[in-house]
Amino acid sequence: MKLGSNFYTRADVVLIAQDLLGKKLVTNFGLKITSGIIVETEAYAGITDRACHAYNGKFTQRTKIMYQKGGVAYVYLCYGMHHLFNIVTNVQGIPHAVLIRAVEPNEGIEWMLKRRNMGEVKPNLTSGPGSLSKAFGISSEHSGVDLQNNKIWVEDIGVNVGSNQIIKSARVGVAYAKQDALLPYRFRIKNNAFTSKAK
DNA sequence: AAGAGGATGCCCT
DNA sequence: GGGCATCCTCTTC
Repeated sequence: MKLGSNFYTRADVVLIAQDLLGKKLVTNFGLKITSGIIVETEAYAGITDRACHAYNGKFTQRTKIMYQKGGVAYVYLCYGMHHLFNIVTNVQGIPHAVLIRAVEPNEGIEWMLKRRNMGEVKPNLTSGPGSLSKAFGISSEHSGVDLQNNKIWVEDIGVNVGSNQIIKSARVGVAYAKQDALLPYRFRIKNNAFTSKAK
């Protein structure tokens, strides 16, 4: 069943990032349904987190989405070509978000292969935030989309990933965040082939 | 108004 | 394993 608003509005983004492991991400664009199991996430903890786009209360055209009530998509363009998909958490006014870094493909693999220009399923089909967004058809135009609607949502499929099954490590590509770059806010399911390889 | 750089991934060795 | 693609966003002049 679809995760409700109260899943996302909880205060602990680090906990939510781990809770999202084993859940099913679904997109439905033009009747092209694609879904996959979330296997890797990163937490971005608001105005005190130097790696977070909303660090120090930064509020711009782009980051204003992060201040919305938890349960909407925050998608932005990175390096001019990659659309990175995040889920906003916490109550309105507190800019927390979880970056979805990798999923294990489930339904609609044909659409994923087509969108990615690939002929067969390989781990990198949906590993890495840019790759999975492309495979699922998510782009920056979806920033602000409510996950209670029928375009993008997350389902609980009854899988509970135990703490001993989760690898915790530092986030990727945030060296500029100084001391916060070392926070163990990256979460991966142990021994899963579809987690991203970067660093 | 313009410039720098970025929660990356590909393609080539 | 390293360089480069590619363009939007934000900062600063």
